[in-house]
Amino acid sequence: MTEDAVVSPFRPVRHEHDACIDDALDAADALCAKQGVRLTTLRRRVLELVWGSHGPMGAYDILDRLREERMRDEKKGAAPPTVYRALDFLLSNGLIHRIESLNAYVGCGAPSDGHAGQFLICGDCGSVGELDDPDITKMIASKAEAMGFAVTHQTIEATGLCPECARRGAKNEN
Amino acid sequence: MTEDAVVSPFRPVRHEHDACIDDALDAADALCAKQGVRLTTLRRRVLELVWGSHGPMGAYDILDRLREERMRDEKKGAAPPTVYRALDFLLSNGLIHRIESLNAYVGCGAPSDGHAGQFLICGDCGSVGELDDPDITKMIASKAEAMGFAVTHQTIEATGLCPECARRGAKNEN
DNA sequence: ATGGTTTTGTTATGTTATAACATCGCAAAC
DNA sequence: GTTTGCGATGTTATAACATAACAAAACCAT
Repeated sequence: MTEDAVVSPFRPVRHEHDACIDDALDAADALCAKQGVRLTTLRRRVLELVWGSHGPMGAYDILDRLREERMRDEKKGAAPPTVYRALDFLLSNGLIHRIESLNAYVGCGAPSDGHAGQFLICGDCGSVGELDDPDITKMIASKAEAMGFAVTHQTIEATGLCPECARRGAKNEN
Repeated sequence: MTEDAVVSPFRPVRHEHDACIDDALDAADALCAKQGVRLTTLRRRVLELVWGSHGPMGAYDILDRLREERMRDEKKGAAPPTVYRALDFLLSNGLIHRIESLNAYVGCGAPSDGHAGQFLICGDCGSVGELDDPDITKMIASKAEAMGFAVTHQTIEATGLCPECARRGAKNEN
């Protein structure tokens, strides 16, 4: 009821978003348990906020949300390090990705395998799809290797038009 | 004679750096003339500074250099917008690239064709190599297209170890 | 309960980037 | 040759993103 007027999407297939968040959080719980790290209340809440957003979420967006909540509970607000620490934790455990070209964060659709993400970012609606194609990863690694360069991490972000926005755009050109 | 104590490299092949800068500036002059845009003194100087650096250069690094120069000339300093505007011009004319994962800028080794760069960033020495491999570009575009996504710009940045640093690292492990 | 470790809070500050408006300088139109 | 228009630059202020450093609290292993 807060700000869902425009249903964004392009998370690959449309889905029940609430259920999707629950699944992601359950997966995160399990993964952290397995890794022996602590998905604390704060960290879990930040992860939930990131998943709950329709698009990539900036650190200060998250901060604002936390502040709102705490104010409602008559507690003191939060400060940037609180958010950045939670984000660092989630990043280093593969539960979220950082989108460099947006300075923003998205939930990782397939945690557990220690992959970097490959993102398709719609310039129109801001939604993000995750690709994670091993062919791309391999091709880049091997082309780099041919130059004597040993890749440890890849940042792959493509900007463009998502299917929905392309459709909408085409319609408006009659 | 200014600060070349450590010769960085991994710009693909080692080269006479000064001559390389001159070439880049000449190419930039020509390209701007052809495009009917103005490579003003300021813009040209910023481009020169970017090329003159051994690695990617941050906007505020450039700003500091400009300030030094102007102070030496007993003029007033410069402010951020001065640099960012020059960078915007150079970016939109394909004369430099922005490296998202570093918030920094490098000279474009092959302007004129309107490509995005593909970068190999050494985590050890900070040097950057440009790849620009059309196979990679095409593969990403086609994989995205298969999902109904129309790519307009790609950001491809790989972090790792450059040939020189790998050699040096191996040597230190005896 | 105690002591060590991890997490979170808190304050301050660093770094990167842009908005908004003023001024300058050149070149086309008169 | 002045006026006028426009692109470039100057200037001030502030927005947006991120981290350092130290204090307090929560956790949990013994």
